[in-house]
Amino acid sequence: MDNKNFHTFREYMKKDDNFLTASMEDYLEMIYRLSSGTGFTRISALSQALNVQPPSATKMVQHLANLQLVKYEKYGVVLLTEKGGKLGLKLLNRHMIIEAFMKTIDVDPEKALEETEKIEHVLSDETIFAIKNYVEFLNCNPDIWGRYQLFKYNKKAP
Amino acid sequence: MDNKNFHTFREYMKKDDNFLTASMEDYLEMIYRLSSGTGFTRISALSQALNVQPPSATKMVQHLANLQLVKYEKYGVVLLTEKGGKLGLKLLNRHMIIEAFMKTIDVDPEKALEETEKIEHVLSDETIFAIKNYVEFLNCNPDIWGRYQLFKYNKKAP
DNA sequence: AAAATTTGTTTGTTGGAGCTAACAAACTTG
DNA sequence: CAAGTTTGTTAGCTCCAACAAACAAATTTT
Repeated sequence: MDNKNFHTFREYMKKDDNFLTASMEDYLEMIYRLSSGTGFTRISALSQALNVQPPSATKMVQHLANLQLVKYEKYGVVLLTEKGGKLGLKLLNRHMIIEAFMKTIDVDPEKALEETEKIEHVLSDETIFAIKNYVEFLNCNPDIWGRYQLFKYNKKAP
Repeated sequence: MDNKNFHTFREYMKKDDNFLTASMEDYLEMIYRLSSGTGFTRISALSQALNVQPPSATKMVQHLANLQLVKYEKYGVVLLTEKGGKLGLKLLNRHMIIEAFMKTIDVDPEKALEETEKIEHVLSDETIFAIKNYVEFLNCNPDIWGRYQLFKYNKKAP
């Protein structure tokens, strides 16, 4: 048979080959968003923004603190370390690249956020880069978008 | 503040709003692949194909049997039910759409399988459909691919 | 048919990330 | 400052999907 090297999704997503788990990325990205301006955030804001209960946020923030990605002490304020900040920015950029991509292929804007939030955690840096390139290409060549619209129109009403 | 409705990846992937978990999809898709030809497969083949240990396959197959997606009894052969077969086919199609897409944006073929296996579980039907359309569009308009190659070439050596 | 091997199952454990309930610290306000 | 409210923490539970160890069934070999 087709002897490719298949694995389950679970295996691909294990932290030991990813450094950050998907959840850790979610929290870090959100901490980054919330910190813009004030320079910090708190458990309450974070848990609300991510729609999780406060204990979940506490736990994760403690964990990120162990990894030196944020500075945090009990009942205090959450703030990004140098390293955490860099990572957060990278995650946010990644998010924006994918969101832009969703637009170019005309995914319903209502659904685009959710799709982005899911996809951003699974793609490798190289694939993100490929997508980024492709989006840039389309932006530089607006005629293609028009052609795509026409293509879709003709499919519906041939 | 930016009051969008963010959630963690974990929440999005919960089975109650997805019917099948990512792992269930992995197993079902693979059962479908392995069944083509013979019409059935077994625990051993399945666990090898997915690189998991036999107990993991046994458990999942029992689970899929409870959901009436496969027929299975102890020490026997795994075969898809009507419903399971339809789903399996759908999953395989989805896989192929995404793999084709990876090619169009020039992801390293070495990495394309892995990327596909991750991404296939997270996208909604609508997004898959959007991607499918887009890939078709590109196939009908081969000049665009050429332009993209040129674009990339110019970026590297401006 | 008895022994050996292969194949599959059961049971119990692990780890991540959510949750609730109960508690503690920190603010607010009369 | 004492009472009450808000905010955060701890402890302990749940679920999924992997694992290993131990056991059972089935098949093959002698």
